[in-house]
Amino acid sequence: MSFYDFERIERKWQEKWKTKNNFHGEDFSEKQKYYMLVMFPYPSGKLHMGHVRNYSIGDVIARFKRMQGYNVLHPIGFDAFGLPAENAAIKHGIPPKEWTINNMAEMEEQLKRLGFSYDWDREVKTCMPEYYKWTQWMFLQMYKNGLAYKKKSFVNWCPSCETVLANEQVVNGECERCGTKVGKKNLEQWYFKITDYAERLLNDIEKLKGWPEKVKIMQENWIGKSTGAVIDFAIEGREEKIKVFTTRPDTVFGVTYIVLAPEHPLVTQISKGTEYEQQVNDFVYKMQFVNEVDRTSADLEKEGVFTGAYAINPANGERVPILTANYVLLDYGTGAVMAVPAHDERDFEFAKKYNLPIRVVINPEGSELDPESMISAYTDDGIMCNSGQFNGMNNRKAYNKIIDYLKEKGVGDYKVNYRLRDWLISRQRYWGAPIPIVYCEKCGEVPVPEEQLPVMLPEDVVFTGKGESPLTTSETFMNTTCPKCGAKATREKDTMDTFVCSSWYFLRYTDANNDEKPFDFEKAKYWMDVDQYVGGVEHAILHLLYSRFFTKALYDFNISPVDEPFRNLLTQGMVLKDGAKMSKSKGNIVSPEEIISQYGADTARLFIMFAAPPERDLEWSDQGVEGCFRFLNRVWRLVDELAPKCRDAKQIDINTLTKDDKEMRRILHSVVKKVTEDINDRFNFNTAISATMELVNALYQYKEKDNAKIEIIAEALEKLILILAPFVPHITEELWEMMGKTGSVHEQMWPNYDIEALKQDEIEIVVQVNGKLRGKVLVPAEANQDEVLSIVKNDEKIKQILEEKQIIKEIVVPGKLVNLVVK
RNA sequence: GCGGGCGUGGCGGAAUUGGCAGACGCGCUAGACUUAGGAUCUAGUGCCCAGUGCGUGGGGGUUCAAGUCCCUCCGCCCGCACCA
Repeated sequence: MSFYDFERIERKWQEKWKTKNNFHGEDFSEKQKYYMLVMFPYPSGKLHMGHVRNYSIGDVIARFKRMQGYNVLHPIGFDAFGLPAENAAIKHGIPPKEWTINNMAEMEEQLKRLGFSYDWDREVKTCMPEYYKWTQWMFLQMYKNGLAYKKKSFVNWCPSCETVLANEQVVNGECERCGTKVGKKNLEQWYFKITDYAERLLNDIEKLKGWPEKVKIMQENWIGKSTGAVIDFAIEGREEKIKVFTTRPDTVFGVTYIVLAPEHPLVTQISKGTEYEQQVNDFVYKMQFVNEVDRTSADLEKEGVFTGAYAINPANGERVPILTANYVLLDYGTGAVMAVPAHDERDFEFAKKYNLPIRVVINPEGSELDPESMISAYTDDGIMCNSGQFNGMNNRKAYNKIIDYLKEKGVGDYKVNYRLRDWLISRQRYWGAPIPIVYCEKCGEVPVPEEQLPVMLPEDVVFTGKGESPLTTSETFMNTTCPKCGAKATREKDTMDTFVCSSWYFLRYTDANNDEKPFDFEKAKYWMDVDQYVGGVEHAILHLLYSRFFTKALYDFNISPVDEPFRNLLTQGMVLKDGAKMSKSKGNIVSPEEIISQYGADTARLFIMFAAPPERDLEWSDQGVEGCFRFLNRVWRLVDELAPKCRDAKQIDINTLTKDDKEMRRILHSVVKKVTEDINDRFNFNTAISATMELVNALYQYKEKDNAKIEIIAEALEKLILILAPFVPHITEELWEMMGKTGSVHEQMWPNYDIEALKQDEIEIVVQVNGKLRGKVLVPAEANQDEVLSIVKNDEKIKQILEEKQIIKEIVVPGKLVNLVVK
């Protein structure tokens, strides 16, 4: 008798896997490819349970597909640039590179101890020059194709850290690092023109059949397409016009005022010299200090002031006042709104507050609205009025006619607007890929030629956490010569957003060690697209949308062979403890290392796959882990006891099987069937594991029977080990060896099930009377409906129930149920 | 406010196409083995007033049959939120 020494076993097999590298994805193999991708981690120092869950799911799928005969690509790497490394430098004086490299080494160690079957030869680390050289190359392709540009704009600014922040680093209007309220600053920054792809990114969501509905809807909302018109309003006494975007051009005759965003450049111009100049300036000044969260919140009290200027409504020539108000945003549409209080809730609320006129231009069919008594805007359809030649028309019909009319007059046009903004990729940070641009005294902005890449990150920088990008402290970096003319030049001081690095890493995996190109087109063509992507839902917008954009852009440049990167997406749920997300502040963290040392990686993996289906949140349970450990011990003892006898088991002779033998085989083969389907069709790993537990329970029963046959046991143990292999890769290798088998269990074919073995001689039929369960009968498997009914009616118990009752209806569900409706 | 998801024993969860509600695991109860057990094995375990009873958040409906379909209400979670 031996005991389940998980520590020895896991070490032993991890050693063997390391030397053999049997998890290699083979380029251009004849076998069908399967690209199994998990979201690569940020090297924060240690893996957390969320990682373990993510990667366990990925590994089970990868191992399962391998056993099914696929040529599997299952890579891993690190999203290694980012702010925490710089914080460590500021706080502890450790260079970001050193900090990151140490963390990556530690996390690699952890990944290996969990037994994940990665193709380590393809490991990618985005902070290494071998990688970021190509990130810079990507930037140049974007630049060459007009998709990278510089513009001055209002960006998030943390006054305490003195740096620009990405939207994702602004949490509830506060800087995630220091908690300071984030303001706005007008800065010149680099952008990628993702808005050029808005329509395709939206339309192609349709292609993403294997994505969760939720993620698709989130992307749709993020892109935020709306159709309508732009209409030009002339300003009285000025040359400039105010362009407004509206989704309701049909209400243009109802405009009673115009509103500009406080940041709109025209605001100060048109109020200049009027008696309202001071109040406008005060208002604009005040608005600068309202953070974006409050500013865009629907509960914000609407405020505004008159600018002193008037606009002319091009539809009816009417003179309407121009106001500026906090409810209009500069960066949506044109930053100006035509206000129709009668038919827009926000305009209505504002007009009521400031006593602005309300004019009805659409009446509900069969009634007339009275502006005086209205308590809310009328936003539904109806019949046009007060609208000149459009009166009497249905507003839907008038919609296009009005745009056509304005277009003819040269004061309007059809317009599609998106909420999606261009992607700000500049970061005033050190630990990122430098933007490969040089500023020459003579030539101006010059891209670094491809053959001069990478633009290396310098190491002689000073980290203060204050001021500009730390890169400016490196003179060797900043001072350079112009690649065009050789004159004195300085380098771009900003680095790229780390989301740029992660927007193409899945392509790099297909050819990770290429030092001539980011990746070979043919290799990418062989492997792409990703068959299954697994990761947290927190990336639903940013990473997944950026990656889709990158893939489409690269496709257009003939660099990527596909225009959508991820065929199927699985968003795994969070790992919770005591009903809450694990966090330091709550003190409810369970560390993977603790679990591995106490129970082993196999138990950790098994529990995490068993406790909940993958998309759902998972409640951590120490007792649940204990239960999985017990199960593995149960399997161990079973094989330990029986494997020696199985070695000389003979072939199963179908003709000599007893009822018990047949039942054992029926359970075995139905479990193999269920596990196969649960993994393959539904990713229901939890039910796959519970079926395997049932098989083990059945084997414990069967082996105690006097007439138990060792060949039946041998067949069952062999298949049991095989179906467990993707979940618990170490113990199954050991058990496979104990069974006297040669070769790795992970190189075996996934077991088949025998349809013959699933067949039963007798089937249990549920008997209902008036829909209520009243008994069960055994019927021969081949019995027809009449035979089943007669067996049912002759059953003693049923007979009693049916006494003095009249059967009105008989329902027979073959192989399952009989329902007798009686009176 | 809008959009999405969820609600099943003491707990995590199962029920795939409308067909035995509660698989499997945890916990609990009893027994066996034992110097001992927090190891292992065996049996039991939705609820109750214990029967032709009740039961999948509440109420209503469709159906021979509803956790599953329809209507309605309630609660929780997530995303978006003055987007003109």
